[in-house]
Amino acid sequence: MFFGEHPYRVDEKGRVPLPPKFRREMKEGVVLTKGMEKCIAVYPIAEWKRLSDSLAAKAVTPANLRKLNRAIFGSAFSASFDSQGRITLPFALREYAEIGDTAIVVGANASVELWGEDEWKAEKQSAEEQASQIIESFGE
Amino acid sequence: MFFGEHPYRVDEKGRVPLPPKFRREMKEGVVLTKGMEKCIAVYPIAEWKRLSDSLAAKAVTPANLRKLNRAIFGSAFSASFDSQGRITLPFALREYAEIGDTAIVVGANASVELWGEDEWKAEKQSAEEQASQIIESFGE
DNA sequence: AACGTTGTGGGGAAAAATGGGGAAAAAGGG
DNA sequence: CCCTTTTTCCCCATTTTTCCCCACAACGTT
Repeated sequence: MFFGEHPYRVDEKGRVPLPPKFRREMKEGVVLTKGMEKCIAVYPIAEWKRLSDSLAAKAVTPANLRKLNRAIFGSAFSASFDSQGRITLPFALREYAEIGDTAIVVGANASVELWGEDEWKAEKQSAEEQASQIIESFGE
Repeated sequence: MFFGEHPYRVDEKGRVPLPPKFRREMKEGVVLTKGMEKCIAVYPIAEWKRLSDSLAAKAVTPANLRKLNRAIFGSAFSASFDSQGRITLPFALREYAEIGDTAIVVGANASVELWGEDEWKAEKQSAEEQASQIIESFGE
């Protein structure tokens, strides 16, 4: 379970620390991939396997499956922690998510997301608006 | 089950004690998050899991669920007690609830709320007014 | 009055954030 | 194929923050 919103500096070499509590659930390494929104998605390998398996199971034709595999694995990178608890972000992903010298590490239950400062501000607001709508409709 | 209204000092390091009776129901730690009103909500982890699961079940689309997870888990923090029975409040939450050097710990059945002094005064008054209106309307 | 429990404050040790240096590996050009 | 240049990775050092523990004061109880 990943919680909270943690700002970190990205150094010149593209390294970002993750919160110590996160590291403990990611000892066997992580997989980085493009998030659905404009962010980097970080999965513990166990979770990643679960995810990619369930996707593969849904492919109906072999050609379909190959395409899917390319899309999923093509933009995925494995990463591990250095002795300071940092991971290095591949340049392609960093560019995609528009992460400058500050990254916001956001816990999202089973996975973690990395956001650029500005993008996160916008996303946060819209997420909260939507959440309160759902919560208020809860009584129905 | 949490009852009562307990004022406590917040020290320079942002630590707040909870009443001993509350601690006993929160031994496995708590989750802090923004309350619906201007306060911090405190849940025992078991209660938190119940809540977040039931919310996730409400999401209709995957995109919807991702946003919801961001809103719910992104603004949540886990915390545990030090040997004096205190928890440390994350700065972001403390700022949101406008809690200065005094926090009012309020029992709210399955969860606990932390209020700033001024905000609580206002909330309490309006709650009591509404309550008496509701009670009086019972007789009709 | 003495004791136990709880609120409050602070000091010190350990962990974490950040930045940089240098060796090994990879890439590129002759 | 070898040499040079660049990149990547690992390790070290410093500063800051966090967390844990200790001490004391206030209070209620026996």
